[in-house]
Amino acid sequence: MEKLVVVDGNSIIYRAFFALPPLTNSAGLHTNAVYGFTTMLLRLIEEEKPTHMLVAFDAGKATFRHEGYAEYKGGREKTPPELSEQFPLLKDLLRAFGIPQYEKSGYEADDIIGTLTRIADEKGMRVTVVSGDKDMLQLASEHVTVALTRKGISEVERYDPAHLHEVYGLKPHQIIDLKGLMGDASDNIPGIPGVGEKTALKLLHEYGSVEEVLSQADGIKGKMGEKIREHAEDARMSKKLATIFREVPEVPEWDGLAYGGYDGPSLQAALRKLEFKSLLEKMDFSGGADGDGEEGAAPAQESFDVAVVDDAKLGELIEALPAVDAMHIEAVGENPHHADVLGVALYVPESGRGYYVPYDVLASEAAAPLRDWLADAETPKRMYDLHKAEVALAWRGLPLRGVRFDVLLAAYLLDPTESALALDGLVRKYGLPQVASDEDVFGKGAKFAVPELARLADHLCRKAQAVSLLTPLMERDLEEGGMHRLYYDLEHPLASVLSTMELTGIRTDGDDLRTYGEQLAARLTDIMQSIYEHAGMEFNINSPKQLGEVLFDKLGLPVWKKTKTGPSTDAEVLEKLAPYHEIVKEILLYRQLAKLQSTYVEGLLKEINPKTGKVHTYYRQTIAATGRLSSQFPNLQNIPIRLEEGRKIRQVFKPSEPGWYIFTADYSQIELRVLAHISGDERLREAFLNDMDIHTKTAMDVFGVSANQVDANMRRQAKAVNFGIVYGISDYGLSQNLDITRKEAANFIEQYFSVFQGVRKYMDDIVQTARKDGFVTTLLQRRRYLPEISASNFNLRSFAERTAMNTPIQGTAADIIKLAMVQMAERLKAEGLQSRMLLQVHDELVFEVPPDELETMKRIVPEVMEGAIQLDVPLKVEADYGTNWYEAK
DNA sequence: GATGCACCG
DNA sequence: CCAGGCGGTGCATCC
Repeated sequence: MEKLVVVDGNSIIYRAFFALPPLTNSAGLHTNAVYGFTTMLLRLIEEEKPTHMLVAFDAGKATFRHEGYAEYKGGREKTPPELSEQFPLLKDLLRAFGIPQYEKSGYEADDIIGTLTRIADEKGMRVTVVSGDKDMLQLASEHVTVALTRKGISEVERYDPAHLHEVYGLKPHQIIDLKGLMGDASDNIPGIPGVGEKTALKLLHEYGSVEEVLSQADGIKGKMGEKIREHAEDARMSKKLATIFREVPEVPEWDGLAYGGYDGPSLQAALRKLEFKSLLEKMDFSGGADGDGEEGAAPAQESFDVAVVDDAKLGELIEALPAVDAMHIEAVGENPHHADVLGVALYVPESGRGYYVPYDVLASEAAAPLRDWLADAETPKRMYDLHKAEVALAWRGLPLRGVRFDVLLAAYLLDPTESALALDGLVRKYGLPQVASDEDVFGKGAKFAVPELARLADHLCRKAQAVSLLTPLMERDLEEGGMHRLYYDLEHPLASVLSTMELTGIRTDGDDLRTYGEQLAARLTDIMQSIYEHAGMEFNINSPKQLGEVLFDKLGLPVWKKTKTGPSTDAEVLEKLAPYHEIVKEILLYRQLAKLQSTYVEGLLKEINPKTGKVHTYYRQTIAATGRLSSQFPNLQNIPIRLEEGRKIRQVFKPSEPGWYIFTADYSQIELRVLAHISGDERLREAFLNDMDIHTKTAMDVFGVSANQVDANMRRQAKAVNFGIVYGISDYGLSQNLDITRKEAANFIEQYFSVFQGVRKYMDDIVQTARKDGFVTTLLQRRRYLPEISASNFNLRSFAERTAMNTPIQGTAADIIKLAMVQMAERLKAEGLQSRMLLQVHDELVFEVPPDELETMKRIVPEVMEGAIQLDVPLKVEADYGTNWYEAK
């Protein structure tokens, strides 16, 4: 099927210019925007595989819009010369790409694109519009997808009408109504003052269009109604200005836009001229780009010599083992404890050959040397996702040792926010020969199926090859980022520590759980009955929608806040509504118990392994953006503790050996101690050096009172301020948390900062650093990129600023406990202890301990945890033990 | 598959 | 003028 990709040239080059750091060639010409444009084009060609292409530009100064409104785009800054000089470079580059370009005096790129998409709609042809400008969304249709740049220019979000509706609740034609109401500062479109995106969307969801809003304006109360009536004319005109003109005469004919891919040598020459060396290196000009238009222009897969290993070929493989450089173990299924191991692919760079060993062959008697090789700590191996493979193989009695590099773990450290850590994306990023996506090979969801052997073998061997090619590049990048030690000394060894913990598992008493579940069930039935009586009807209490109808329509309770789908019924709202009606308290209790029943009783029961009588969680090491672990199947990092009712769940977690104990040790105030260290704040440091109660100390300093004058309420407020500080404080956030006014919250914060001046300086500095470098780091050089730190959108920018403040704190705390875990595992082994490390809950470690080791563990666990790293303030660990997790408080 | 809600640090 | 706490997972509902 034919497909046109049309790029809004001006919009994209602007985006690229501001998204990328300045970059000049040896002649002093700026090239950053062209560079960004180039990477975007390469990606587009590869992903969209267009048969037709066009880049449209604005032309001339006066467009027809100025005839109606002289100030159109009036307030806009002049194009900086560093950008203007790049337009001719871009146009040359497009010629090298062989991509048609078009501009027409008196019209903007929008109008050209609008006209082309109208024609495509009429003729039923597919178009993707690429732009950074939300206005373009009005063009979305059955045939037209609008791809908007997101997060710089490297990624796009594709909008068809359905997605548009999901995001904004609007039809494409309503986008101009949206602009009509909210205006657009960058185009000097006024809109209605005081109406931003949120209000505009609310109005449109209610009235549908600018005209309808205006005609009903008399019915809109308050300041809002006043503004709308006052600025009716502005709104009408703004809507008109935002409307893309779709009748540009003489746009190019469809056939003239045919695109058969670029010509390798011409493009190579152009990139060399621009001095885009890194891009040239990454690109593979040998295979693809043949210009036949069939494959698109992306580098094609090279042919690859793959041997499916059977009994007859095992000998050859075993002989080749010393030359194996990288491998891939395919374990399918989300939960590694239940994953199916399909087989092992091995790659030998010398011969360029791949070997695929199906699991049955691997498990056969003749494959013993291969299994020994896998288990040999002295034969170095490289792979993707060591942690998962190690767990999946262990359940089959197959040890895996000697893995020296894990491409997945490295990719996570290089960019922990990157969600696409799969191999297909990594090879693309590094410009290496392509690997198909797992989704393409296996399908997904209900359609998941293992392909025929030859296809499977080819795919998995290509993965092994990719690991081999990626390893040196990623090692170099880790080195450049100062993360070499973080990888080799911490994260890599941790993977195996985690595997051991998970395979050990924690004994979970199913009978206890079932008994508790029966009690819950009885109470839930009673409460449900009572709720129905109060409501005067039966309904599904679990449905926020139905619950909302009962509370707000039937019983007439006031709406406190709204979600995007209706009035909110969350616990915070219900607390406020409690005085109005008895039913509210019952709903809160119902929610609490229903949660315990579904997630903790039923959910946990499903996860108990019948063979071991334990639950075996899986810690994910490559998910959290801050460097924390997360836990799945089941999540053992969110077992209830705050309310007594739920805390009882902890009684079902027991030692797996009779007479043993559950032993817990947690860091006290680790995040604030970390903050004291990295900010160097004198008073905070002093507080910890004297081992004071930090919230009381904060209350003393903020309220200016002595220790015995601090009451419970003052301490509670100080505690909230401390939390706020760690999270990247805002007066709004604190006011919500403490249920006080924003002003009062702002006063608290000011008071706090005037006392803890070092903290204030840290907060200011870290945001500056993020803006300058584009990322922040933890104590161990873990890195998180914050591209939105310079966004013009307040929300995005503020979020990035809070993240800049929080990530070094949360991330350093994560570094520290990870260090402690690796050291703890070594220590247990070195001392020949039987005690086992079972769980990690962010600032807490859980062990099972035989009675005769209890005293030893009381000594060494705090010793190891407190000594994991040396900070300017002491680390403090509190330990406890009991016959189950509940008792080890 | 998205959303709202609830659980944890 | 507007919008907003940091990091996660799991369940039930609804489309």
